[in-house]
Amino acid sequence: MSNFGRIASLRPPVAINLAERSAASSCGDCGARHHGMCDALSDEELIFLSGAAQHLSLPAGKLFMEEGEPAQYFYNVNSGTVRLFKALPDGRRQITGFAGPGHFIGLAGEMNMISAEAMEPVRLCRFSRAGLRSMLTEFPALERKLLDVAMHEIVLGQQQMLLLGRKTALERISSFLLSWAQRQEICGPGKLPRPHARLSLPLSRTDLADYLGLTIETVSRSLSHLKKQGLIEIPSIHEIVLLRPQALADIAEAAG
Amino acid sequence: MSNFGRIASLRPPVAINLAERSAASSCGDCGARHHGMCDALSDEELIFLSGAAQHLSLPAGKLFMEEGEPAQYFYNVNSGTVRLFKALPDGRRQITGFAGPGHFIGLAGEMNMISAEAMEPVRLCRFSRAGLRSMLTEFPALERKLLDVAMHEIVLGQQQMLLLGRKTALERISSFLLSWAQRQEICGPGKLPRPHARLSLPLSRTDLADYLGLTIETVSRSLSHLKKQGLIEIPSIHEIVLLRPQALADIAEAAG
DNA sequence: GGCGCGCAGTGATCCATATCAAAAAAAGCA
DNA sequence: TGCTTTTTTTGATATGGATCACTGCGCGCC
Repeated sequence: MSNFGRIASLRPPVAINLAERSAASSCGDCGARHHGMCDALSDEELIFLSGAAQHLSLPAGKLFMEEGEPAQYFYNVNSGTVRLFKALPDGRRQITGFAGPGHFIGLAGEMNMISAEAMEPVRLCRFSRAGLRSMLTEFPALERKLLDVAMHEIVLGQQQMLLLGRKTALERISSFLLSWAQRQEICGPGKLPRPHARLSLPLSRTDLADYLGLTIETVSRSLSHLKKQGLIEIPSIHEIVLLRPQALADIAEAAG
Repeated sequence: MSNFGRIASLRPPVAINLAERSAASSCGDCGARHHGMCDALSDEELIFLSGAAQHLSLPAGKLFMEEGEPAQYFYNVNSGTVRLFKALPDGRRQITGFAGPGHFIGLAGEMNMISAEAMEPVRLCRFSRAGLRSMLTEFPALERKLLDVAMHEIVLGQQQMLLLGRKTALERISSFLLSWAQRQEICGPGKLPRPHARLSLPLSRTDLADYLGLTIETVSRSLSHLKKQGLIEIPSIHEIVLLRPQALADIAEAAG
């Protein structure tokens, strides 16, 4: 077990995201089974790994990884949600994804290829990138898991490219609502949520706009439009009720 | 060496993409070193793997993988270029990437998450997806390699999301020309091509439009605009000379 | 309770890019 | 080679979503 064991003995053995271990679920986007990041490892392995990590708590809004800086660390989210984004010098911003409990951040590249910011209070484990390769060699199950989630992320990215490149504002919003329902595991793999499913939406309109490649005004108008059509209800700013998921799906996929 | 060895003995030992082995190069997008897919394996391993593959030759235009169908196979490109895309029922199409020699296609998901089509005559190796997991276990170096390229693909996807979600037509074209130059290894990692570098562009305007989330008319107009500004020359439909790469970079990143 | 401030919604206008139309250039093909 | 077909370029017009401007709401704070 080499160096990880040694480090672990010096630190409290808090497992990486151990809380997530039981939360196994099947993915609607590709039919594969995705689990909390570390369900692949034994308790013992998690404890060793955890020893190699620094445990951080960040306040909402904290930018902890910045595009273009040398990639010293990579991170595993324990709780809270992180916004991943790229920005242009003039301030335009594209959110490329959201990382929740169990997600890894900052694995690719010698430089950070993306910025990461806490959207709410976040706890995470920070690892030295220098140790990544030996970690993977030490724990083949972790490598397999990373490959699985990386491939899943590629699939999500492809879906987002279709959305950003070819869908209308209304289609983007509809697609987003349905994919967010899946993310929240409100509905099973590839299935629609049941009518009247309630979605919690802890994003500001600005985040939503920057994720969907729209302006906040267009996001607001599109949501109002769906409401007027009776497809959704908006009981509060951070809650949306999907009255007619099938109708949303028809819009999202330009069917009907 | 289990089953792959047995299969190999029944077939001519043509290595997967062996030609690519010497073509190692460093990547401008993230500073990491990416090699031809199989440089991680020994000749012997390649021969075994190759034995598990069916070797196919496809004509230009051949659609060999279709979104939504059960994922029976995955592929490794030997020569030629493949277009990867998603389409909406009404015909709108988003090309999410291009796969050249050494690239793997169809690794993710129980269903094909994307369609793949030969852009020119293509030779590829086809593997059964059922054997993927044992292949990875058998050849850990392959797994590491796949993880590397998957992470690289994620980085490219994030760049494309920024382009599709937030960049103007002119910025998209400029970004594309520069990234295509890197892809063709006309310039080093993260560097600009030298002034007057000649780019070969084996894409139709339609492919370009569907990759950049624009219409063919806008693509054509943007290229004409760059030509009028003296930043590029267009000696033929499939060739572009980058007269002033720095100026293109300024447009691409909304600097200057 | 009232005040201030940031966020969200809505209306009016504008503009970048799509759409429609046609000419020009290139690619097949007999 | 000349004819046909397809692709690209260019022009004219339309439009979806951006931008600008303002109103309204929720919430913390005094």
